[in-house]
Amino acid sequence: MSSASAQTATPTCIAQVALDLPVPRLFDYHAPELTPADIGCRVLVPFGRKQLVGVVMQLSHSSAHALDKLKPIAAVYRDTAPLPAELLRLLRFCSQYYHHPLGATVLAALPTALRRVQPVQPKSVTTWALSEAGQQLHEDAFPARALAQRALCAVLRDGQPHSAATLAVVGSSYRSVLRRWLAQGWVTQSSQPARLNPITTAADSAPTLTPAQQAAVTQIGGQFGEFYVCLLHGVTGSGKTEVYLHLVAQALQQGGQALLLVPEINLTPQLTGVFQARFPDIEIATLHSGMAEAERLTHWLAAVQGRARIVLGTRLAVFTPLPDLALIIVDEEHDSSFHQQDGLRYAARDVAVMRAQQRKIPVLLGSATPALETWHNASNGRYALISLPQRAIATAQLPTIRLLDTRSNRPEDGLSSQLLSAIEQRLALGQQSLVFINRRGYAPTLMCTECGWGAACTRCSARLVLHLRDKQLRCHHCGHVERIVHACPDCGNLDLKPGGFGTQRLEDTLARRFPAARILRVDRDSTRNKDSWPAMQKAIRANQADILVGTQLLAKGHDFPNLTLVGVINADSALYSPDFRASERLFAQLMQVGGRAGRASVAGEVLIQTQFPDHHLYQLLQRHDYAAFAASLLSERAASGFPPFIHQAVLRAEAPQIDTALAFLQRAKAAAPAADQVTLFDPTPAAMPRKAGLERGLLLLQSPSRQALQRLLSAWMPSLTALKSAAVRWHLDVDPLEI
DNA sequence: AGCACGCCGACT
DNA sequence: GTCGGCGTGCTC
Repeated sequence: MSSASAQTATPTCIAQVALDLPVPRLFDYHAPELTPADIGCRVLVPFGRKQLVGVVMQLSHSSAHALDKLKPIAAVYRDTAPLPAELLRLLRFCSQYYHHPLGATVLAALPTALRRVQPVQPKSVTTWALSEAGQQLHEDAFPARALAQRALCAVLRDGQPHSAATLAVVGSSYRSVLRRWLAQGWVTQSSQPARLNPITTAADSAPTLTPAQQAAVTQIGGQFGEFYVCLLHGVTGSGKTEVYLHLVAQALQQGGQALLLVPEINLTPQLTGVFQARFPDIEIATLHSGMAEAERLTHWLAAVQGRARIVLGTRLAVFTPLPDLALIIVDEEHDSSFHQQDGLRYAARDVAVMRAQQRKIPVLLGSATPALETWHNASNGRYALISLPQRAIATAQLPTIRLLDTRSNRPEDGLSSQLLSAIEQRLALGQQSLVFINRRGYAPTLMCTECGWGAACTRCSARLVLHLRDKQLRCHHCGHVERIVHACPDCGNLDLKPGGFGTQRLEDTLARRFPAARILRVDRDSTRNKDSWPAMQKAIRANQADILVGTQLLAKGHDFPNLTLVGVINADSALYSPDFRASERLFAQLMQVGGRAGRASVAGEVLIQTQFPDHHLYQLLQRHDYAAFAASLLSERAASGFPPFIHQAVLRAEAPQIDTALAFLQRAKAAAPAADQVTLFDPTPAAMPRKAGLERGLLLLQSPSRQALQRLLSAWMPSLTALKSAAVRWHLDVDPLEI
């Protein structure tokens, strides 16, 4: 009787909870104790036979389920503030746009520590200060022999809280003294959030801006409080970072927080150092997937609580709740690392723009080689465009680019005579050279000279890469490793030869050619160890290397003042790629790696080995003419109906047999609702048809209208979920980077 | 995602 | 006659 009357007396309160499950709906729970202020709270709920952490998305008085079937929530977490409505709105949008379940989207935006039933504790520092009683003490009041007590008293007398780090100078016995003083009520102990990033360099004052930089700062700075997307197109070395620093300073002055997104984990420490030196009193939160759980939580909380005024991180940082967010900057906005390739497949740059629009703040996209989509948006006036056409240091010139025709001058062991003599010159001058090749390992393949057999991965449609150092053949796609074979398995021939060049082989060639030179190889293999890449960067800056051999790792964002020569090997392969974005990426990559040469007062030189020196890509690269290259790509794309003139989505499916995957895609296509503006192509095998033992197919959808495409996808998803597909794993990729 | 329920082959 | 295969469906 009491329960029946209670139900009519108090309006039922039902929480709609987001859970990390692959189902596109929320789950209802009784939650009488919750109020609208609790929306965005983490809760613990019973689910099946276990308990899960979820997020309250909405409160309601009714449910589509029978009320007596609903369970009550088990607990409400009050250790953090609820996620703000604004962030929940952004996550709802992402879930809809990328067609990823809402619960999985929301939970993925939380640091892992907060997805645990028992949350990990954030890092804190314990400090001690003299209590009121303690203030009365004087070191001379202690016996002359009580050295530790006298010293401790002297340190603490300033009345400030001190951490173990500063008290330890007293000697190892400070702990026992503190314990006694604590018991006597002379000191108080408290726990403070740890400082996020140490100040490693001396405070740095803002340099005078060039007129172009000043114009950029003035124009963007006038847009605070408005939604405004601006592409900052600046050649390498043009001082984009300085523009960021000035705008961040303005955001801070106005009481705002600034969010700075960078493509790679490797770039965060360096940039954090730059920002910390400029803003020594400001706490900077850094966020990336390489951080330990507790550390990441500490930084996230500092950002959420508004204690950290600057947040610097990789793509995942775009989802950090920031109460005073006033400015977003996406550095190297064209970089493909901003695209998440599993789970919620989002593009952080696009989410950043969406977030800026929701919050009505400016977002700045910076690049020397913008993504064609961005360039298109800037050309047609949707985004503002600001250019920094010159290098910031007046004496620094853009590097000279020379194209070395490998047809007339055949390279020996991968390196042409011109490149070798250019390296020799730098060695004589005590300057550094960089040989850039986008292939790690010794050689990309091991081949039979007799029958043409090549070592291939059994699980992928890919060649095995020869790693001579480790006496292994490795698949760079699935991680499969095998021993080097010494006879051809097809014809028994014992004469197997490496084909092509990788970083290790060039390193060997260079070592033979320049025995006295200090050669440093920088690739994923040589930097596998956690601290080795920072150590190598230090060594390079300290001039402890003469020749660098490396992959993309070396191309991104690093400034090596003594580096004056860049040699590029094997760039051509991108020219015959079936991927329509390959040439866009190649141009960006070459601009970027070329930008490493001659940044200080010494002019730099870039030598590119190619079979096609007349190709318009190289010709425009030689003139540093991104705008002309982008214009030519855009007209090609417009003529052939490719992005950004059309919007795409790809349904990808994988199964042990390609036929299973293709049959699934065929059924998926048949289940698609009719839509006049959307084209569905026939299912095809993927560019790499086999990977890690699974065969992959895809179904491409295109539409001139983003809206029409989205409408179709939304209508289509439920029927896709309904297709029973035992052996098939599938997912949808909206705005795919590769097809 | 997990987990249970459910209907068909090789085993104590 | 059962143990267990994974297809199907549900979890508030």
